[in-house]
Amino acid sequence: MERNPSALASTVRSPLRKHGIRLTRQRELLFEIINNSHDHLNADQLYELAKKQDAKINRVTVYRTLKLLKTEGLIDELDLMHFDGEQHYYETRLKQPHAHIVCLRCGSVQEFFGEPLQRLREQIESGFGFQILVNRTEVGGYCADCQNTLPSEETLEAGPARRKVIPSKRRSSPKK
Amino acid sequence: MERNPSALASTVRSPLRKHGIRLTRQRELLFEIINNSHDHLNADQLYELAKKQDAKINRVTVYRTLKLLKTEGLIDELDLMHFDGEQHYYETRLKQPHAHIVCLRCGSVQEFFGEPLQRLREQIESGFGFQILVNRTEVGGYCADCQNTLPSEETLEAGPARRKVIPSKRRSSPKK
DNA sequence: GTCCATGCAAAGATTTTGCAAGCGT
DNA sequence: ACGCTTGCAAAATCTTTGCATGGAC
Repeated sequence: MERNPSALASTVRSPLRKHGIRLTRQRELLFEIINNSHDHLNADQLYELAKKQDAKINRVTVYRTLKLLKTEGLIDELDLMHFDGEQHYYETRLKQPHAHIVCLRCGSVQEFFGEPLQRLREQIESGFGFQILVNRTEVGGYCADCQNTLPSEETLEAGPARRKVIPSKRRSSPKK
Repeated sequence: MERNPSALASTVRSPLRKHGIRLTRQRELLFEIINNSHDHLNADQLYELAKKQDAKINRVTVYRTLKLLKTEGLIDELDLMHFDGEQHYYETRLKQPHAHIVCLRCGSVQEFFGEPLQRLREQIESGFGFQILVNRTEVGGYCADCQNTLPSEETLEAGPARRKVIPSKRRSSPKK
């Protein structure tokens, strides 16, 4: 994918400016990658992607920027039921709240948008006088495919711990 | 609080037996503590509480038991919006699903039981053909008290990052 | 008696911190 | 020019693993 510095960067700059975030090469790049990604990226994946465009970028900068964007409400942090370890995943903040549905067998993630999520929000705000800033709902279980594919005994006896062997999304290469 | 081996232990044994979990002193103790706790405990707090009744118990056993109970669906794992670090919190599995509402200022946690949660579940099951095993919804923001207490400028300008100074719930003493 | 669970030591994975140098405004 | 940001190295935090011993069934 090619980079168009002026066009892409500017779509990313205005939200950052609005939040009074000092613009740096690294922040623009990282926010742009998260915005354009169709997946939920973890810190390591983001770091690896960023390195392709800025070989000097440091992992620490990734963590600091993620924390900043999260604090400002520009991105959301997900755990995805810790299917693949303890790291977090990130996505741009969408206008509509949505739930993440994680298959504990194959690791697939689906998104659910729907009325119960708005109602949940309203009831919490009015019922508790609570001011909601972040909203995370995650559901774990077996997707339609994995239910059909697997023998019922295994489902019942082995329980959700057994993982399908799937290429790990965790920290890729050596620690360096 | 005093220990009544026969009464308390037996309320804890039958669920463990039902799940084919081999009964050990440590597992009974840990599950009992989680069941009787009115708070959401993290691994370290659980470990510290357990040590009071079994000075020899090992932290590793706590982690292994938590994983087991979680896999078996006897307890649920919470993140509580990572208000106080990256550790997890645990609670007995209740029959009714509920959301956890975390104040990002004072760290208080409230629980919401309500119809939108059941509807969410139903819609995900019917709409996706998904078999739900775990359900976690967490909401972060400012509780009624913290909204009232704080000057609006601080709320608006400082953003959600600023934490009230609250005794940490993280790993207590030295690593040993 | 067999197999699983525990304890201990060590390592692994992820994230944070201190500090000097660099960059944005 | 000032102050926030970055990079680097090191540390901190939380969790898992290997292996020998001990306990459950």
